[in-house]
Amino acid sequence: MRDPPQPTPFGAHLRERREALRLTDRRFSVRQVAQRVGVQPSYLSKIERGEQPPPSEATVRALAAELGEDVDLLLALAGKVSTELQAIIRRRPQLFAELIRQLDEAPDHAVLRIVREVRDGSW
Amino acid sequence: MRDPPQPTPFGAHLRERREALRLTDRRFSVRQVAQRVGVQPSYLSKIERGEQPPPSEATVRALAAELGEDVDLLLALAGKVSTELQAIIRRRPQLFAELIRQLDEAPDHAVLRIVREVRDGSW
DNA sequence: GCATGTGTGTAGTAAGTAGTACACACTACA
DNA sequence: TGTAGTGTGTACTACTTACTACACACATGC
Repeated sequence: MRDPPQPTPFGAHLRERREALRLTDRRFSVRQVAQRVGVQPSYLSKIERGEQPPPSEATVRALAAELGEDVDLLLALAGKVSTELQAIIRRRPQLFAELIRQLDEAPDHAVLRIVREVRDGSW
Repeated sequence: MRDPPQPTPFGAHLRERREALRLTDRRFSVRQVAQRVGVQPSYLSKIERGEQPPPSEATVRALAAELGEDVDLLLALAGKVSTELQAIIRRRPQLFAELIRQLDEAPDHAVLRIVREVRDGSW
């Protein structure tokens, strides 16, 4: 049995989004998106069908821009975390490590409250 | 001119730490540490001198355990972020992305205050 | 009914990652 | 003075990442 490689969450999401855009704009074919993003159409096709794993961070970013998607969200679907965020963490690794582990169990609204607190400069 | 590959921060730190331990315990030679950590002595030697880039996360973890170092700190020196932390971030990528970017400019004590707040369950 | 566009199959590859295996020369010490 | 331990040089490699190049068969519109 030749296993038909099952779609990855990343690939499925990509295809869904692109097809949606394609309904109202024929510039969103596999070929044209691939060209604008800077990869071969066959490669993009394989990614969308999960025959290839998600591409590099740079390519994910280009895809996010092209499809109007949030970069952090799309990177997450690709199993990655932005190297920019990683750099921030690496500057104070123990501090951020403890914080992130704490927040793993906190509900969304609690994290959001903190984001707002920090943004409003309440320290 | 054959450039003598300059030491990486990771390698330098490793060597310093191991040599310090070696002063009071001869079990901390390159050979013996390498053996306990599960790599070739020549490989560890090259890493310490920066002739090889930092090793895999698994090996960094083994080294941290062996040398009594903080894992997150040593991973940071190796230019990495724990895959465990990355997994936490990927579960709520936009939330964590915004938080981390906000905190990039916050001073240590502000971040620490938040860590304590969260730990004390003040939400 | 023919050019143009579409998705996809096959084959290959350059560069990076994460090491191993073995030998050599030097040192300590008993 | 010889044996055990030390750090390091050389050479090699299996695996993964991140793609490219090209061809094919189908569909669509004018």
